[in-house]
Amino acid sequence: MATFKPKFIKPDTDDAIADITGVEEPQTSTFVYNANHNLGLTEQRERLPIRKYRDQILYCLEQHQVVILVGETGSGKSTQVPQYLYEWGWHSKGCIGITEPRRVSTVTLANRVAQERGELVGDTVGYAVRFQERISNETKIKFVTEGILLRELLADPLLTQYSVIIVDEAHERNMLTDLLLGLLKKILRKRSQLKLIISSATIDASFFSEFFSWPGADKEVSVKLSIEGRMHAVHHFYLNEPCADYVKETVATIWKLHQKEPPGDILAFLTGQEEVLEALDLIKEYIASEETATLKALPMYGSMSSQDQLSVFFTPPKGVRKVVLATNIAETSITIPGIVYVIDCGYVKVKWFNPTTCSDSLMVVPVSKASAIQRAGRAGRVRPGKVYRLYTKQDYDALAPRQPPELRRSELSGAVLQLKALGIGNILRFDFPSPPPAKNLLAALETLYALDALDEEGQLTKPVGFLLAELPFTAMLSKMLHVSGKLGCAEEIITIIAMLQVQSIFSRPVSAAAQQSGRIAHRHFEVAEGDLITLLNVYTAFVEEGMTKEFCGQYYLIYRNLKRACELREQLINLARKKYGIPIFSCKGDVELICKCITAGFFTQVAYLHHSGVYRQISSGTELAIHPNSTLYTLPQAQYVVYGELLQTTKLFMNHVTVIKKEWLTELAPHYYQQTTVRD
DNA sequence: GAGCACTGC
Repeated sequence: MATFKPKFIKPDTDDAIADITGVEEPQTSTFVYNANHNLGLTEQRERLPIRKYRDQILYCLEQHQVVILVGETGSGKSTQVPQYLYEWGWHSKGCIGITEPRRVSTVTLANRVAQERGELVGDTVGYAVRFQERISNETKIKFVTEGILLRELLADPLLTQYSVIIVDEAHERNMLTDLLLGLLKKILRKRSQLKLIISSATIDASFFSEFFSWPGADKEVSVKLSIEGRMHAVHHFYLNEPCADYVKETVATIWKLHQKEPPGDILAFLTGQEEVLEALDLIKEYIASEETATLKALPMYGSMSSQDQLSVFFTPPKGVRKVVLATNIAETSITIPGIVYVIDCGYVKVKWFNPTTCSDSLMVVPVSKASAIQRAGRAGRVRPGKVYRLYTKQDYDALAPRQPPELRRSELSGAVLQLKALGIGNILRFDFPSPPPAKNLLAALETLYALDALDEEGQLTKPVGFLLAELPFTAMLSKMLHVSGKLGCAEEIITIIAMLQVQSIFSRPVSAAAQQSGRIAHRHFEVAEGDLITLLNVYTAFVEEGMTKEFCGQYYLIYRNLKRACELREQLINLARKKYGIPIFSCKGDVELICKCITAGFFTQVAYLHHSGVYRQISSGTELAIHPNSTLYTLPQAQYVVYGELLQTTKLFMNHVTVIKKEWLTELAPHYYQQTTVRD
């Protein structure tokens, strides 16, 4: 083994020795570090970093309509600020609402705050997320997901039941965050007594304060407060020269680090499953060269089975260092305990909507500074840590502050429907925090017009437009459901929709042999009609076999995702029947009828088989290919297919493909197909 | 014969 050369330089001048002194035994707890764990809850609250800002926050909120709160992780802002407001009496004028981007954090925070107040959740402190609600007449502090608040807007456009809204984690800039912020700005101007607190990371604070200032408003409509967090220091290392292959560099860095650094687990960020497995193979070669294994390498990516994912949470035996090779899943979604060293390859895979082809591109791009900081932070959770960035300091300085917000790079028909339902007539003039490209908005308007959700004037149609705006999935799937109610197969269509909402139900095992067995097992469900009917088959088999984990193991299916699809399906059946009066019937195996419904939703996304042997988009003539993940990839080519999504990678790939008959198009979408000529 | 990060109603 070559000797370790200091390839990394530190931006700060501290001697490297300083990092090694004071190293404690590795922490093995899976909980977030809490220095005050043996104090009572009240004393704990008093000791939180945010406590000394309490009066200032309350004062600012008295003086201004919008307050921007900048606080690091662990500052206690999500749990404390709602209580400060309550204790100061803000609840007497209406609810204190807190929005969260994810369901889990919504429920967890509500429970935590209720506990701190010595109450049960559902009394003063409540929450509402999809599928679960703990709200009573006494509820004054209400934690909700962003999606729930947007739904509440439909019934109460001025949010009159609230006196204060706190938008937590606003810096994430999800599609729903941006929609909510745009709408809240409108509401604030109409309801001067409503207050807004935006809780954000440092990087976006000035952006938000500019967005929430308008002519004629109090000049200091927004106020920034910065609250430090409770993270340990993380030392940063950079490459002197850019590297050619970050997968190899990651593995080499892991190995050097393992030889030279004191105990502590390693987390390496790569962009995709393929890279993770490649790096895993490479590091295993290094490990095999040792007599006794002192390094244990584990992969972590989204489509692994739950059981395989669990293994990254185990504490390695004494004398063994754990290294986790992960995708972005470890950046925010999953916290792996014991991590002291982070390796950041500097890249990330992002989806980007292309309005010309209505496809998503999946591209590997440099991470943003915000992501790089977030990744580095994963090293400082248990004790002071180190991050090795596989790029130069100059490259780091040149990184974009953040990834463009989701709303600027996504398909927008859902967002447009939502805004139309709230009475926003001219979508192009809506005050988005970051306006999306006009082309994207126009593509959404065209899609909605084709689906008969909007009329020539761009008004929501009755009943289709209003129904599509209310249903909680994409416009095309909602249209599919609407038609299935009329054709008598809503039960099957709801199953398919539920299966499409969850993450992949087909697991991708780690080893090559298991991957092969998985593929063979999946064939069990495959049918010539295509992917959506295949999904229906998986669901039916899962239910018939008693919905067991064993069944999923045997057929390489992901239990947690299938289980969630079942939950969703139950909810959708109830929703469709009770709220929207859609008759729920089963077509009892009439597959053609189901395929017709699918066509009724996806008729704008059709490809025909050109005589040259490749598929072409019916609307534009663009060449398309069947995605290798599709059931139809290995089957003889059908003349006409509809697809659920287009993905641009090495080619323009169709996914979620269904075989259809040409005459269904004119039968189900005559308004769209009368002028379109099909060239063979 | 290609490859898919993550959420939400």
